[in-house]
Amino acid sequence: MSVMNEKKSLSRAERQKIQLRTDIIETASAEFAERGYHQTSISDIAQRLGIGHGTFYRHFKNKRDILDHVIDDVSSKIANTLLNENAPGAVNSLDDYREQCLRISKQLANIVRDNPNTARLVLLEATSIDPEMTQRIMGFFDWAAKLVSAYMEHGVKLGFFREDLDAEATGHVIVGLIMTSALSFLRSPDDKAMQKRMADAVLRILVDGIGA
Amino acid sequence: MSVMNEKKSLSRAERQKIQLRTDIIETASAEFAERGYHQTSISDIAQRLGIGHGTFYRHFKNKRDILDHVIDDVSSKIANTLLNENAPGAVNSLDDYREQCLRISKQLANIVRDNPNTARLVLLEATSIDPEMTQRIMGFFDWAAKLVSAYMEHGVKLGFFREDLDAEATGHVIVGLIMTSALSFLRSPDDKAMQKRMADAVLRILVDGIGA
Amino acid sequence: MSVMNEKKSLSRAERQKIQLRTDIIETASAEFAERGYHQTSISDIAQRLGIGHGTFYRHFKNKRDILDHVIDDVSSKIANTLLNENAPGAVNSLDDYREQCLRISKQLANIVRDNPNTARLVLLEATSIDPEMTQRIMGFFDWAAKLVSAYMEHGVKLGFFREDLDAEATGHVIVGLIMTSALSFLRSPDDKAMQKRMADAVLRILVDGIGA
Amino acid sequence: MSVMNEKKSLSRAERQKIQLRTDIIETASAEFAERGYHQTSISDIAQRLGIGHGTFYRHFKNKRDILDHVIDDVSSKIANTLLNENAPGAVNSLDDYREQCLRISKQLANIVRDNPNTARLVLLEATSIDPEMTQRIMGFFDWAAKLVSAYMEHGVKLGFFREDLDAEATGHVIVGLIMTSALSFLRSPDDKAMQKRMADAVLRILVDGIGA
DNA sequence: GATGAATGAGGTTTCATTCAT
DNA sequence: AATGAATGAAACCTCATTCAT
Repeated sequence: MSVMNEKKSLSRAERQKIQLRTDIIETASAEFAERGYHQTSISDIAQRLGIGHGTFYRHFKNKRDILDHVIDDVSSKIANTLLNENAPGAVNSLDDYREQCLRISKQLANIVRDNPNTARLVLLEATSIDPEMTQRIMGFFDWAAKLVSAYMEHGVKLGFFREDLDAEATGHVIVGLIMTSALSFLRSPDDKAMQKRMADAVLRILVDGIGA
Repeated sequence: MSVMNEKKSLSRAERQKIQLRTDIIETASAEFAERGYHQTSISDIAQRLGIGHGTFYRHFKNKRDILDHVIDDVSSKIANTLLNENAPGAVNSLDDYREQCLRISKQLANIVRDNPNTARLVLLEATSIDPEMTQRIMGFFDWAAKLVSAYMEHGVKLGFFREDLDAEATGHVIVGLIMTSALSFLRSPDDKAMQKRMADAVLRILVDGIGA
Repeated sequence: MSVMNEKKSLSRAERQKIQLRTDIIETASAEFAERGYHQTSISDIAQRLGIGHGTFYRHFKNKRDILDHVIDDVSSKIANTLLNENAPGAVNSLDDYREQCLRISKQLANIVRDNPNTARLVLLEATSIDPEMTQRIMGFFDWAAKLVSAYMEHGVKLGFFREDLDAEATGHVIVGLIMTSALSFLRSPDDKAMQKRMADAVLRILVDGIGA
Repeated sequence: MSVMNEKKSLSRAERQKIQLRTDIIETASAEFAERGYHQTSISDIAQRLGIGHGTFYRHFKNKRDILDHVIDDVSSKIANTLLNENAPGAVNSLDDYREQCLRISKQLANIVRDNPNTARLVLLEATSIDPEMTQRIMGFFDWAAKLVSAYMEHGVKLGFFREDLDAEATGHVIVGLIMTSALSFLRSPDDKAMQKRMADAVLRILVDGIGA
């Protein structure tokens, strides 16, 4: 059997197993987001999926375990977006930067729009499970801040950002702004106008500040 | 006993009762923040206070009830700070505004520093209890955003903010920045240097943006 | 102080104490009947009376204790009625007997009408408290049955009851009929017509049976 | 496996489940009757059965729920007896009626003898649980009274009951007599002689009254 | 003597997890 | 491999009773 086939020719059973695993993660994510982690029982998830609740334990160690996987999922999704869309070398002017910001923010907006549950889970639920999870979420924010910092530094070096810009701190601030936008979206997912105004306000603040 | 004294001279029993009530709120707040709302049992709170757990129920209807009171407490504290420190008429230039921002942010920083538990509770725990509480927290943020918006509009009128500033959206963004700062503080409460850098970064962004 | 005065000249305090005791019994009786013994808390009784619930324990040993007193009250009331109204020697014919039955049943009906709560308490609640109380209620019924039996025997001796009448068993049956009537009253206290029909039906059965 | 067998051949698991359910009802019934509903905890029932108390909740929604099922059980048992044994058309004389009374009372006596717990539960406990349950018990008595009334009317029509018999009221009275007998049995289940005397006394009263 | 604050035993119920089928 | 019956830890909450004021 060729290497190429190895991935394709999973047995039907194996494919089903992987599919179920994915289904469980998605359903769990939805339930956790809708009802809250503590208010969701394993039975709730199983019932929604139409499987026996014992089956859950064939795929995940315990209730806490699945949360890790749910967070894994969304983390890598966001991380990929940021990494793919950010080509530091490609940005050579404030305008380029603005372009890139717009592009990234649209991507992130899409992720949030397509996965409101996971966004809600990360921003509203996950920080209350236990210290480890809180740490993880914070760590992810830190990672994102670091990434942003690198771009800040690049921009400072190239001279289209203020020379005295505190790249690290500003990175954190920008991540905070992104989360604020996401939160705002979650509050009124259908108010497109407000979403655009928020995005614009953030961008204008970043580029021009609020001063006259 | 004079009429004037009547209010001061609560009976010893009454004073003790009020004191215990306050103690319970504080202890509950601490436990909720440290271990999380769901991980904290009424017995935990009672034990830490050295009282019987039945005593708790003489002062609060149930577990959920005390959360409301804890949130009440911190809400009014923050609201008072914002209302007292903000004298819209007094701000007549960008410099005045910067001054006021510094003053308010210091006040808020103090609140967060003095009540890290409640801050942690509001920012990390409260949004996962139930929809009502989430709504309440969000509503509080909205209220703060409205307040900030009013100042933005004032500044626009007086001409020291950009004429095309979207006051409402910007209000939300600024509240988001404040929360980001608070969250940052909670992550490393002892890193004064970082706290100052964050505050500066926020202020600089607001005043100047990040552009060169 | 004369013997006569001893009863009259209780101190004000003593009179108040006795009054409160009576009030507690009455209120407890009402609450027990309305909400049920187990569903009624000492606080409920105290609150309804407008006294502190600690005060209760100055007058009664515990919750169970008051039930005994409530039952005492109603027992002696009923017992007195039966004893006073029944003058065995006075009944010398079936018609006399019918008269007496009517008289007694009216008296009992009055008691039940005036104390529906205690009736409800005895018939519906008291037998579920504990074996002792059940025993007591049953014992009271037995006592009443004995009393009735004596009259039966008297009537048999005088020849206006069947010679082969089983006085003891019939006594029990008649007490059962009385309780049935009382229960019927409790179900629809305002349906006077039905009450009369029940009383008539009982009387006719006793005197004539149901046969043609 | 044939289609016919499908209904009979419940899986072993299903049969066990139904068996346990029945066992729980019986044990609960016994405990409620022996110790009283309020004095019985779910743990008591579970312990007596040798199961974990959580298991109880897999079969019944809550403590109140099982009471309903227990009452369901006994209600339908009694109802069936009355309905099966009563063939209105078959009774055409007072003697026939006396025969039928004897037959029915024996059947009921058997039920009470075989299920003293449920009898005790219905007569002594159930009326103190809550208004709904009291209503239910009373409603059942009403239903039985209606049934008896129908027979009374039949007898009046055929002329072997008094023409002026108040069928409805008498129906209630007779149900009361039945309950009185049952109660008497519960007091001394082993005194067969007394039970016979009670039954005879009731029958004689019904047929002949007590007069000479 | 009256009060009501404090207490904790005791009860109900939920649900994550295990394991026999 | 899937199931769901069984389990009991653990939480919430009530309330009879005590006792200091």
